[in-house]
Amino acid sequence: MPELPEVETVKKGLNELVKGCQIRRVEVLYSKMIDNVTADTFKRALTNKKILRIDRRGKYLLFRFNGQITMVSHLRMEGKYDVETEGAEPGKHTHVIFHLTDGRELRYNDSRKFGRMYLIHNGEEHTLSGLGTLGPEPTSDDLTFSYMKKIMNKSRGKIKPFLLNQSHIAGLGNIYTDEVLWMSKIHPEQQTNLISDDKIKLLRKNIIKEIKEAIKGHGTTVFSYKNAFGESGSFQNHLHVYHRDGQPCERCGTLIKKIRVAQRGTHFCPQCQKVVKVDND
DNA sequence: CGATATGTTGTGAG
DNA sequence: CCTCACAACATATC
Repeated sequence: MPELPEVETVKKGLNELVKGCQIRRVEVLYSKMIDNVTADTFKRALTNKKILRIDRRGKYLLFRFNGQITMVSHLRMEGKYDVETEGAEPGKHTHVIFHLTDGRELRYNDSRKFGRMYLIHNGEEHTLSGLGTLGPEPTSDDLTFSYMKKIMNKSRGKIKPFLLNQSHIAGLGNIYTDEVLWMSKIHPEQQTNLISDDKIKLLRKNIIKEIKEAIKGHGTTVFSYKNAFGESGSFQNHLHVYHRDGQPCERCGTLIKKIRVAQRGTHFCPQCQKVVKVDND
C-alpha cells in the first residue's frame, strides 16, 4: 500500500527504466481504470508519444509526454508498474499495457482495481479533484511551521483524520500517520487546535524526517510492496507502532493499543500519547 | 463465510 | 463552511 515514499521509489525506478521511451500502442483491459476520458481517447492520445520523464506530487505519479500531455496515475491500495519484455506471461491483474517501441512493455497491475489514471494537458492539474486540492509536500521547504500552525489552529477535529487529509499535507497515509504521532507523543484522537506550538514544531520535524528516511529506505512495506525493480522496501524494520498492537512501547514498555479512529486501524501507546484538553506543554 | 485491510471520492446529516 | 459517518470501488487473506 503505497504512501508517498513508495510512490517516490516507483517514480525513480520508472525514470531509470522507461524515461525517453516511445509508446507504440496502448492496451486497456479494464476501462474503469481510466477516469476522466474514455479508454479510446486515452489510447489514441498516448499512441506514438514519448515519455519525457515521470514526476510525483503527493501520492500521484505524473507521466510527462511530448505534446504537452500528462498522464496522472494514482496507485491507491495495490497498484504497481512492472516492465516486462514483450510476450511475457500476462498477469492476472494486468489492466493497462503500454507497448514500447524497444520491445518492452510497461504494465499496470492492480489486484484491487482501485487505482486510477487521468489524462490532462500540462498545467491543468487543478482540474482533477484530488490533485487539484493537494496540500504542500512534506519537506522542510514546503511544509513550514507557520502554515502548519495556521491550518491546525482552525481545525476542531481529531489530529489523525486531519493528517490523513491530503489537502492539508500531501502524502501521509495510515502507516506514517500512526508513526509520526507516536514519535511526537500526540494521541491520535487529540483535538487538533489544542496542540501546543512546541508539539506542532515537533510534529512537523518528525513528518519531514520520517518521510525523508523512508524514501532513503525505498519505502516501507508492511506486507509485500515491490518497486519497479521488484525490490521490497526495507523500511518496515523501522516501524514503532504500526501493526505492533500488544507489543511493548519502545519508549516506556506499555503495551501498544489498537483502536479505530476515523474508520481506520490506529496504533498508539496509551502511556506516551495522552489526549490533552487544554494547550499546555 | 464473515471480518478486516488499505486510499480516496462522493454524498448526506447535523 | 466544518466535521463526521458511511458507501462504493474489488480482492486477498485471516
